[in-house]
Amino acid sequence: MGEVGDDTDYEGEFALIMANQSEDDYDEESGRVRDWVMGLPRSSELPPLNQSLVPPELASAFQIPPEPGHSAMEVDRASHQTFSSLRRNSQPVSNSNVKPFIPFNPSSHTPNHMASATADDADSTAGLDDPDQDQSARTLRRPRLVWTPQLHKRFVDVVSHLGLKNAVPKTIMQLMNVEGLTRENVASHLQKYRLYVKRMAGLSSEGPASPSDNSLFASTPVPQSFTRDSPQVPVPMSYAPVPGMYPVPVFGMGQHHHVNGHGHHGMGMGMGMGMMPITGGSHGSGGYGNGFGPSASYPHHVNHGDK
DNA sequence: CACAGAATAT
DNA sequence: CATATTCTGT
Repeated sequence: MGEVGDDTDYEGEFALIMANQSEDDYDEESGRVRDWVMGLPRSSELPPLNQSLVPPELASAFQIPPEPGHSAMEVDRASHQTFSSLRRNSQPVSNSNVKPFIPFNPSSHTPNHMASATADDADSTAGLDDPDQDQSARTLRRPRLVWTPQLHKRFVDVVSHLGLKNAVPKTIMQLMNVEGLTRENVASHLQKYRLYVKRMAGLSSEGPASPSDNSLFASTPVPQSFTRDSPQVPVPMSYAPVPGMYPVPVFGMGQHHHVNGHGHHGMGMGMGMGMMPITGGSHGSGGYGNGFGPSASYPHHVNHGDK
């Protein structure tokens, strides 16, 4: 809940949604970010950063105050600061502009709906313990990251930019510049991605007529260079920072699978709610309906954290 | 020790 | 199945 200090949307770029609780993570790194920033790309990749996309309804639901417009720079700085400071709730960033925002919804567990007043639970956490007291420190788990097509796209772009050889989690993570993305998230995805690439390498002709290839990977072309080696030179690439998205009320998804039915087109609610960003226009293919499978249900996303 | 990568676990 | 977490080796 909290604030959305910088939730500008990026043409609907990444939305990582995490379904669960947020967690602290100690990923702090800074370093060559500067370099990339300097060599910023043309405007091709830089969408308007200042629109607030939280629909009024959601905003009110989340108690998100109306957002002032931000400039790209502000947004950039804001996201960095926000997350940096977020880690340890102590120091506010010097800049008062940014407010710490908590990445996800509070509702983490909400395990028992009903009362289930089984005798036992009464004492443990019942009414005495303040849930929102401490404890937020380190025992919270990060919500599962959802690799939306947009995110994956960025991932692939970065990976192809570095040679396969240089494409290691940490670097990828840094270049992707998605707040909240952790090295682990990337490592895991990379593992799968490599597998996919490998698998595909064997199948040259297209052939996979399988309509079922909904896989996220299927939607994003694998750079040929992958099969062979691709020694990319140190060409710095830089991606615009990804603003944190807000926590969209994801319903049932998240931990428990069973999002919607299988074969049915499920997006009914799943994503609807979100706010898929608007913005029109820019990405021809960006969105959900496109790259993925027909009935893929898409979660949204959001994340937080910092590099 | 931090990291990458494979192996497991959820 | 998609991600996360754990385990190994460097």
